[in-house]
Amino acid sequence: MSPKQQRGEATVERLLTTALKVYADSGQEGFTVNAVTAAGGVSLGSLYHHFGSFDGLAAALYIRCTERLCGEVVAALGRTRTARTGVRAVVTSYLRFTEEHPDAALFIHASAYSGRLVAHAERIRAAEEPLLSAIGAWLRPFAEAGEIAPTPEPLIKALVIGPTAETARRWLSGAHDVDLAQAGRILPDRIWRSLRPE
Amino acid sequence: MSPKQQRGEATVERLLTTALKVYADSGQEGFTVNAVTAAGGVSLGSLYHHFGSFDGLAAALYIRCTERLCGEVVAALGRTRTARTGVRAVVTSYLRFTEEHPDAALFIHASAYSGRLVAHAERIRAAEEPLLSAIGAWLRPFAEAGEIAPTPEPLIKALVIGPTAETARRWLSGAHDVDLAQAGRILPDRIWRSLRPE
DNA sequence: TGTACATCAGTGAACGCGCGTTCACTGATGTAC
DNA sequence: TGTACATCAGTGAACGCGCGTTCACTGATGTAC
Repeated sequence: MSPKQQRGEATVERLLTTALKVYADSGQEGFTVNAVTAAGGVSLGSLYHHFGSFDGLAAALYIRCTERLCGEVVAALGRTRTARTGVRAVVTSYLRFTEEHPDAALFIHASAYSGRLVAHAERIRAAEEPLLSAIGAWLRPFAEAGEIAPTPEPLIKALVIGPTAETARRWLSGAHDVDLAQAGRILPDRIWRSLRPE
Repeated sequence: MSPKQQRGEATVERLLTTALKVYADSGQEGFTVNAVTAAGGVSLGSLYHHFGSFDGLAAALYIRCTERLCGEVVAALGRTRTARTGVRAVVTSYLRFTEEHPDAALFIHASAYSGRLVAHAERIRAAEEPLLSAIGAWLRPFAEAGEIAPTPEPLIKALVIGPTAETARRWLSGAHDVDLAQAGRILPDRIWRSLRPE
């Protein structure tokens, strides 16, 4: 699957980069094999040689974007020691990633219901799982120690990621009534209030 | 645009209902003109007579679903008198709608980045605007009276809708680790803690 | 009440287009002796 | 160090399919006199 020559790696890299750019520029309906190969100056056969199908390329791109986002969040989490600062780290690193890599963030959000990734669902889950469970594992001790009010884990995640992702989505849609830096200052404290015991 | 004969209305209704069912059954990639007309027992020409294009049908369906969801939320909000119970009303009515009309809820979430609605963005904004601003207008007096901690309006919305929509999405994706009734009991209070003054 | 007529609603064969995909091929790279 | 060979990488014309859309037409409905 992965290339065995240097120029192969370069082509894979170029295809992924170009694909993200094409998506950012033209949206879902302009995101086609021909558009990507033309924009990247790569032949159709080359794309199929490396990714097997166009959906295969989309899946690889989604996995790469998700690993980068989750990687930054997990890394930021690793630098903290308390539940409160951990929540702040998740929120601010998520918003910072959105601001620094809006194309990748947009592609992640948009892929949720695109139907392109259905055939590769298993590979995708396998790539997401370690990162998501790392966040879960980080939180658990604090929940058990009573530093977070007893709450089912999916709802904890919803309370933390929900407002963060909602803000990111709104900013990505081009709304000018939201400022990610300001959100990064205000949201963590508010979210923390919703988690801590009374 | 809207039908001038009874049977016309019936056909429009049947097309919208069938389209939602086709989407729920086959997802984005199975959502095509031919699939919808075949499933509804309606001719292609008839669809074009009423909606002008397939994207026109998608836009009409999106508007209908959104009006129903927002309508229920606004109605629930109208039955409350305090900021705290208002938040509870928004969260529980949103989750109840999701549980009672999962197809409609899914279509709303999935349409965000589908690209089908781009051409009808203006019509859609016009349909959404009164409902969204009704929620904003309801909240404002409480924010001004200091019953909600001073917060930019988009962030208030993110704090309320974020965890709610995140939970709904997770449930719609078929995850079995989340229970909407339980979420409806736990989330409103937690969200309220994130909004009220210290 | 009956008839003529305009409009609305519905039909379905046919069309063109662009999508994803294939494949026979050439060229580049790395390795073995 | 040179040469032969296997494998990897890249090419692009060609293909079939199904998509959204059109259009000339028939039938149903409602209205005017």
